[in-house]
Amino acid sequence: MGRRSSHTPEELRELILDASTSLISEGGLAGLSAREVARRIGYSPGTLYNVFENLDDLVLHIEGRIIDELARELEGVPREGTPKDQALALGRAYLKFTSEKPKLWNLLFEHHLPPGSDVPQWYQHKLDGLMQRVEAVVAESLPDRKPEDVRRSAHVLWAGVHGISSLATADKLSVVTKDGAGNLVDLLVSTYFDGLKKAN
Amino acid sequence: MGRRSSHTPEELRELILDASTSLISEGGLAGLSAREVARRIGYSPGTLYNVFENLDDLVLHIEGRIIDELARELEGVPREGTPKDQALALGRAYLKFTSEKPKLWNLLFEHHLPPGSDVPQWYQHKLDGLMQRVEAVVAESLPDRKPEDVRRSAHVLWAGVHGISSLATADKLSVVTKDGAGNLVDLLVSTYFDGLKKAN
DNA sequence: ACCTGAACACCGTTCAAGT
DNA sequence: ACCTGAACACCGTTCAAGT
Repeated sequence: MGRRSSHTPEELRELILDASTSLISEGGLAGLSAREVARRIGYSPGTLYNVFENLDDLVLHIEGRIIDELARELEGVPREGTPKDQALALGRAYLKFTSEKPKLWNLLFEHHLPPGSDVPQWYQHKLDGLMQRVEAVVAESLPDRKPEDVRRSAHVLWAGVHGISSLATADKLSVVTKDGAGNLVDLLVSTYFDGLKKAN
Repeated sequence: MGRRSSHTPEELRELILDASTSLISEGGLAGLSAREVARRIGYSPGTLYNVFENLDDLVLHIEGRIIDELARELEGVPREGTPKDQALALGRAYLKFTSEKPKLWNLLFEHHLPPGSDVPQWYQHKLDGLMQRVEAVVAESLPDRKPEDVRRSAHVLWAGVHGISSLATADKLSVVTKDGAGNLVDLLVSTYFDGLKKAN
């Protein structure tokens, strides 16, 4: 057939990304299907493959959007107060975001690239941007510590908050009750900062 | 046809679980398929459904085996030294296990039950068993703290180590380099314990 | 009683053919 | 140039029919 396109390439792209995102918000990665996306936007399955390489490529771009969203939230956290207070605020903002969009955030961990293939650079850059905000706060708290020590503590805090969020979100591992996660993040961040100060 | 069974029901069950486990070790949850399992064990697809309700049920039982394996590893950690030392040893044992069997351990987080359905009790019991080992160590370190505070700190440590392991394993989020994970676990556990002692 | 295998309702992806 | 839709090689799950 070859219907004359009623959408510009950019519109079509957004259409696909939007439909995919809402499928994932509902049913996680398992809820996504190329055929269902095509149905929802009124195109044939083949069309998706004119816009994206394949489902992995499509999913990677959705993840990119989500990382951007979280980055924007973290940007909104005021740069005021002690480093510990800022870290607490960042941790809470992270948890808020991941608990509001659990399926979308979980996508970053549910989705694995085919073995051998690496994440594109634009993706890695986005992630690095996220981490820098945390590193800056730790650096402010530990002005005379080696940069690699600062980075390590930033990674520990990041991973720790991620772990709490992950267990709270995982419908299975209810070691962490959903409403308790906030308390755990506070406890982690404040106890860890106390430990940092004590150490030397 | 209806071939006379060359295996006892128990043998058949093990056959299925073993074949499924090795498929998952290779390709994660995505690598598992009922038809492929059937092919490998020389039965028809239908047979799997005489033994397990469906793939979710099968996967849940594989997860049970993995939890048991980790529990055995943690049991092997000697109950000697300061609580902090024991916690360090437990954290390292957890990390060792999850890095040796990344796809299998990841299964617990890749696999989601259909919405609404809850984890069976036998599954929840296994998880509780894991946590108790950690709680005991924290309790020893904080003898005069309220039990719920002890539990919370145990949860924080558990989630923190899980977070580090999760980021190290996720082929994407290489914020945590694979060989650096051990250092991060040490840093988390020891700094957190320092913070606990300082607080009061 | 146990197991089969066809049947049903789905997938992701490709690509010749149509406009 | 853009899009289709049939085709290919897969899925999970069920269940009548066979031994």
